[in-house]
Amino acid sequence: MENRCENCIIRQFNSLRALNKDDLKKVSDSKISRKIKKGEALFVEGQKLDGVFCVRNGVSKLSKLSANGKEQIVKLTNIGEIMGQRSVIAEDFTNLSATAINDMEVCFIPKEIISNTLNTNPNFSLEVLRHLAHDLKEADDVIVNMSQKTVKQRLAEAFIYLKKNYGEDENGFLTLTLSRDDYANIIGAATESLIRMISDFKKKGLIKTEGKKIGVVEIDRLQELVDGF
Amino acid sequence: MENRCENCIIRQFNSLRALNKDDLKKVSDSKISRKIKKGEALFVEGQKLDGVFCVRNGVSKLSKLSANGKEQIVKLTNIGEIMGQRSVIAEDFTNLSATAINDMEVCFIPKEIISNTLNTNPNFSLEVLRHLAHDLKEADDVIVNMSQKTVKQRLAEAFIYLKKNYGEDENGFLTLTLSRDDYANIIGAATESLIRMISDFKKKGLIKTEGKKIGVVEIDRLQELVDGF
DNA sequence: TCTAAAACATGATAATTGTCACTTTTTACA
DNA sequence: TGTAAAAAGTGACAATTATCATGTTTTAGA
Repeated sequence: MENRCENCIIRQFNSLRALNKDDLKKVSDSKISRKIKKGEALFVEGQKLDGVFCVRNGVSKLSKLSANGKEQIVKLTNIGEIMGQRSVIAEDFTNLSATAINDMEVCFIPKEIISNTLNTNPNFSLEVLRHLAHDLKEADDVIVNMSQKTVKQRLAEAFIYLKKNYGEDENGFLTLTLSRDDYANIIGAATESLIRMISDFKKKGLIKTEGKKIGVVEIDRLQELVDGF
Repeated sequence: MENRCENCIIRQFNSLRALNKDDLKKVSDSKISRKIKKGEALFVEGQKLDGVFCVRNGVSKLSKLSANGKEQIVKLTNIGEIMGQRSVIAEDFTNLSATAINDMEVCFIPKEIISNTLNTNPNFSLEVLRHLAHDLKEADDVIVNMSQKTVKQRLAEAFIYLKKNYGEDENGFLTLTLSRDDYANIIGAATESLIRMISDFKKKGLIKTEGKKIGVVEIDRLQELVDGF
């Protein structure tokens, strides 16, 4: 009984906060906890989802394959986030794949519970609306960044984002460790270009590396880069 | 009395279709019709909106200025679309500017009416959710296109989109006439590059031009370009 | 712990796209 | 309807970024 939604603080960070005791009980009774290993997929592009995932722990990437076989990472998830909302709401196939970047714990909530609650609890609908609205705004920002910023600026921005969003360890390395490939797919560049740029940033003292780990050294200078010197 | 929402077919294309007679009356009583001239702004980035706009006629661009002063067009609106939903729902500043591309007729609906209806009519909330979900999916697609496709491919895609979405006149020219600048800002390229590419497409017989007007000649070959030959 | 596969890295080169400077054409409106 | 401003267009060139080839290091798992 330890894993009841009623006792889960995570829900304060997502739309489930709008649920009353009754609704919450229903969700809790029907949810299924799952562990996802690093590299495993939660769902893939084009799939029908019969529920949403609530992220208790770990980080996943939401990505899309383009015709030429390249992956574009559209978003990294945060703890507390609900995944799969869009396609459950639109009763649509998923437009993105979700893959665990590190080991994850998620709760799966069947779509019937979600739609029922949407139909009966206007507060919940409003919360979901707000979250979608937020996602949409962020997506717009990504569009602008992709088309108006150079690869170098996008990389600098990514480091700042990763530091602010996921933090760093006691030695100043980013908590979230990404492969070079993932970095390349976030900023939309060739892996080789990305690697060169990391070397460059390191040479300039903006970041430090230790194997896969990367640490932000001069966040202000990175920000200057983003703003265009 | 001719301009009552009750008699407006446009609403079948947007979330207002979920309104019952009562709700619709309230909307209709409080809405204000407005004409917007080509080039005029409906709202600008960073503004607080106290309502949404329902597009009766004309097309507008939703765009964002980047730090370097360049404009990125994120979306073109369609007839029937509701604009400003996101920021009214999130009770947030607009993240985009809306500018009329040709003369427009819009209805302004005060935000109180919208929020009230959201609070009381779950069907309306669901409809709005579906529309936001759709917008979000489209935004994801744009992100992938921006980062994975070449400027040439994005231009080819834009022509196909404009033809399918806004149609063409009796002479085979696109109904929606955009400036070269707007084209450049849609596909995220320098205006000069865009102009060169248009010349190139024309030389290859893919499109035809007559002043500002552009006509799609070989849609299949444009599609081949998009798909990567 | 050995080994193949995956990830990381670097050089050389090419393709794409942007920038700057300028001319020509079109458009708006005084 | 004349004219200034805006938009369209072109050339030369530079910067950015991708591609290909190849070598090195790291990692996972038999």
